[in-house]
Amino acid sequence: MAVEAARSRGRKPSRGEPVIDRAFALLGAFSTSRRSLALAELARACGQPASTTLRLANRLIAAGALERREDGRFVIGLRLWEMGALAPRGMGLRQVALPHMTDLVEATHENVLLAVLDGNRGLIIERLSGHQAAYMPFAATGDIPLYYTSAGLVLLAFAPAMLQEQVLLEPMTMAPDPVPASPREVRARLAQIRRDGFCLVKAVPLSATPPVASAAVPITRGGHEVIAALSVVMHGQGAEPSTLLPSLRAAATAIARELDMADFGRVGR
Amino acid sequence: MAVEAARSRGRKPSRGEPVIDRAFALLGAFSTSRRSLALAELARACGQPASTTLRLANRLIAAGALERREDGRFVIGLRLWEMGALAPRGMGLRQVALPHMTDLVEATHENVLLAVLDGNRGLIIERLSGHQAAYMPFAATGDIPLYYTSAGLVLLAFAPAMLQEQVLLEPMTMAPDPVPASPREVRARLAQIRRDGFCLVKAVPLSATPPVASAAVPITRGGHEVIAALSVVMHGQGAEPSTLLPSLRAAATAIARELDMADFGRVGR
DNA sequence: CACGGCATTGCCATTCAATGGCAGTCGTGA
DNA sequence: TCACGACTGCCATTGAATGGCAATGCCGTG
Repeated sequence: MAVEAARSRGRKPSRGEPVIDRAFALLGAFSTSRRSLALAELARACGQPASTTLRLANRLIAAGALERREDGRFVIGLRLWEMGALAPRGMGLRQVALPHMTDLVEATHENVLLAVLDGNRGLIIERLSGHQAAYMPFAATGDIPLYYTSAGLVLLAFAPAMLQEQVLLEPMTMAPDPVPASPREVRARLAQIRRDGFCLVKAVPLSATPPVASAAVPITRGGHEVIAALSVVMHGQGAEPSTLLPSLRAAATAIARELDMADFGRVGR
Repeated sequence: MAVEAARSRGRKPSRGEPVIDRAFALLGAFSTSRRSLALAELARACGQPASTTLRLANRLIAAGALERREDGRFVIGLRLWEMGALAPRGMGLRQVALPHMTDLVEATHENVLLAVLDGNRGLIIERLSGHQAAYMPFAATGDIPLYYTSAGLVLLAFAPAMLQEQVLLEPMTMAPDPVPASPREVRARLAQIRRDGFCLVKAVPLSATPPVASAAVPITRGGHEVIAALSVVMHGQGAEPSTLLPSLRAAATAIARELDMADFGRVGR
């Protein structure tokens, strides 16, 4: 009857999650593999009713954080990209590093990577590839595994000990193949990297792909704190990645110098 | 007295602005010239009390949209950069265009620009510069004026008529110098661009800088809709930008083809 | 054609999340 | 010394946000 309908109307107004968190949960539902989402998908991904989702999404559109394509699907908005471009550890770092990275590409015609650590994830900030570059399974602006890539290992080697342990405890998987390394081996490797100041890797990234070789060096701030890793990933057939070290190091120190001159990550105090 | 104090406590809870809007107002307070902000600056920029601002900022930090430097100043967070990198019209477009842009840089050793239209603003998505490249006053990921740059003019030429009129009504200023063009002249120019499919500019970008020359072509989707402009900005001393047109056009069509093949801006329906 | 899924709009009673002021502490730089 | 900024609590207040429901329309699919 009408009584019951009226009673069930407008109940359960909210259960606690702050609006900001909901909003960023919406934005976080997008990923490199899901760049566009329909309303229902968005609602399901966040476990929230469609009505709430639509209202929220429309507000995000008004803010420019989302856009709506002609077919009605949601995509991340240009305004959000613009804001994100102001992140010092993202575009700021990239801005400084880019010219040196293009130099490396011109010299090697291979893949050049710039990666940073965010929490317990390795994140590729920039990836340039020459024309005959080796195959690379990692997307630009995507994650990079910490325990079997040269850039990842460099980041891990100079990370807080707590983070190292945490990562080493996780099961190490390498795409379809298992990682041919034990925590003990990785630990030894990290120590070596801290001694040498670089990392060389020769490996088969995925089954059924040709072998690759790579070299990585850290980029420091203030001469000690490691804030990023610079890496070249090349064809592995009889290649000697150590030949890349001089130019890699030169690029890394040049980038570090420019960063220290800029406002980047000033310590203040 | 205590009575008055108790009375004045906890008044004026909120006056209407949705939380999302407040949050993005905070994020919007950052700019290329203000990449880091202290709490008080942030509060002033948004016209909101410090207590509210701090609470909101902390929630944004929890979401990864903001980060706090060691000196206490706020900066845009890496997570926001990551989300922004998923914007099809930002990083998505850039991803496809980048290899072709680096080719252009290698060939010309000059500045190569990729720009799109967002609302009534021209926005640089990517800017690469060769080593001896001409001086360019526009920042990567910054705005680009629509009425006196080759890329801007191309974007404007294929924009909705309403937007064109709106832009032409605004006072045209070119850094310190006035723009040597009337709305009438610009209008004629836009018509020419629509006919030719390209734009050539020879100009002095700023007083006391050497002259530059530039060429720009549109990048289309589905063969008709213009979604971006590709441009080369070179030294202007006796240079003939029209010589760049063949390679520019080749790059633009290659980019367009790849975009149409990808999910980019699918029209659905 | 009927059906199910999706998008959209509107309404509504219900709260709890968000608010802004204030007080007090601490550190710092002028 | 003083002024300013950052930070932490506390608190009464209230309106923004919520989730359900109903109704409509628009596809594709079976």
